Amino acid sequence: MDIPYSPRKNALIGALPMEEWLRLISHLEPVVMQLGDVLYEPDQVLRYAYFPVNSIVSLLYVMTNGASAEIAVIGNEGMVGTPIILGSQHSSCRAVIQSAGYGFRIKANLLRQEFKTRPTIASLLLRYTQALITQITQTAVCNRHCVLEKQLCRWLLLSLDRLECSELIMTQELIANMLGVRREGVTEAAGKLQKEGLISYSRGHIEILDRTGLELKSCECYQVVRKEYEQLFPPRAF
Amino acid sequence: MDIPYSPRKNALIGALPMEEWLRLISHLEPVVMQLGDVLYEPDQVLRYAYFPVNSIVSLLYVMTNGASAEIAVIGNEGMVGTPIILGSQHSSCRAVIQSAGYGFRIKANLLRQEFKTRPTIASLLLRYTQALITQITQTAVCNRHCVLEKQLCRWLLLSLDRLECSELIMTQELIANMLGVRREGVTEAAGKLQKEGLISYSRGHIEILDRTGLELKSCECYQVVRKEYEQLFPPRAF
DNA sequence: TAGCTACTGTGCGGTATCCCACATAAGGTG
DNA sequence: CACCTTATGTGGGATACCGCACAGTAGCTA
Repeated sequence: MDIPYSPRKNALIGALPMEEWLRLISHLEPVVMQLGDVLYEPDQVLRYAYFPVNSIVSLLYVMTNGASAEIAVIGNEGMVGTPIILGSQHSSCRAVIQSAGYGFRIKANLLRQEFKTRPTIASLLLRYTQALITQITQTAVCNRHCVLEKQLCRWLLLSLDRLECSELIMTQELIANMLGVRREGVTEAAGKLQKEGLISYSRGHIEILDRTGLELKSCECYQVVRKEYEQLFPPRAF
Repeated sequence: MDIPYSPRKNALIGALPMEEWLRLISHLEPVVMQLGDVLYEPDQVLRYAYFPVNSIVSLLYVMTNGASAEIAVIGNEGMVGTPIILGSQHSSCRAVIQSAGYGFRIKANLLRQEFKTRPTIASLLLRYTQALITQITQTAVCNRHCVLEKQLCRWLLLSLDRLECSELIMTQELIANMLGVRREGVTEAAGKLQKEGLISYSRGHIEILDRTGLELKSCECYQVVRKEYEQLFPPRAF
């Protein structure tokens, strides 16, 4: 199968020096990522790591009573499957496609092999892991202290950063699942944002109209995460 | 300075094969860890990694408005300073001594060196990092969905697991800072637990009377974290 | 075009937590 | 022992979010 994107559109893969990239390319397999597809279930052995190029993956923790909360969101800046390089067989989260698109995957044992033998790759993936930890940390803080409306702004911005366009295909119900709140709460918060002209939505389509306005309305948690990812790929190299 | 504990009382160091341990020992420097001491401030270069033996360190995120939330707690099962091995110069959290005691530290660049050249050490520290990620993840989930009383149980249990005794030196005010809630909320929740005979406290001393009862009252988040750390050190080896 | 389904809007009572203002008490210090 | 600081207890009003019930509506499908 061919997909109309190069793996190098994923920032991690794109950040590799030519030599490493040429090694890796034969291991990468294109995948279509469809809305709602589940890449990982908790306690299931991880067979692949995924590199989204224009899709978004959510790490979603589901409690025994069914309540859920998004822990992190991963797009073309990252990789799904950090437990593989950290030496774990499984993820404690479900990994689910939040926005459809394309990506590439690599077999877990091949990735492990590359990680062990290629310091450049290892170093890059570890720095990415640190950025992911920062995102999870910020999720914890935000869950504790930020009101829903601000959290929604943060969530929209994080998602937007991982897409090319300004439209999200996403119902309020699904956003509520991600944020771990009621659907009605999202309706109310989104209604406010719409009244203020920041977004416009209808039946599963959300259009961001005023990105700067959203950033102003968002809690500080968004900027913290964003900065961490920015310094992941320093302007100097490659 | 001598301290009355061996570094091997720290589970990570204790899990090293003899050869690695002998290499590492000369790099380890004993430290007294006093209540309230700050090991790291955000955005400050990390000079050391710390291995507590009978002390507890909290990773505390502080927002610009002063609100705070504990992200993870680290005791003799772990290491403070994972960003060092992940290739970051700083931590986004403050690391503060939550319970006084002893520990050992190693210079950041020496740790980096060991991490790069000794696969056994690298593998162990990476597995630990995964367990820490699980703890942070669970903090995020718990902050979202669990009521204060259950969170308090979880917090007490996590702290207790990292100490030898059943007494915590800790005011309700400090616990409130950790959990990111009001002091009065902690007073109320702790009062309930005391009425039920699970704990007994007075002016900064908390005694756990019924550990099993606390586990039953706690949310599932505690068990998830605990299991992750248990499987970090598989019974087979050493 | 009719009908159905999925998505969104709204209202109401309940609860956990917050914010603020004190009251009480324990234990160290002079 | 008296005092003072620090820790804990309590109450009242405000707020954010929940849970539930149901109404309205957009867009697909037959």
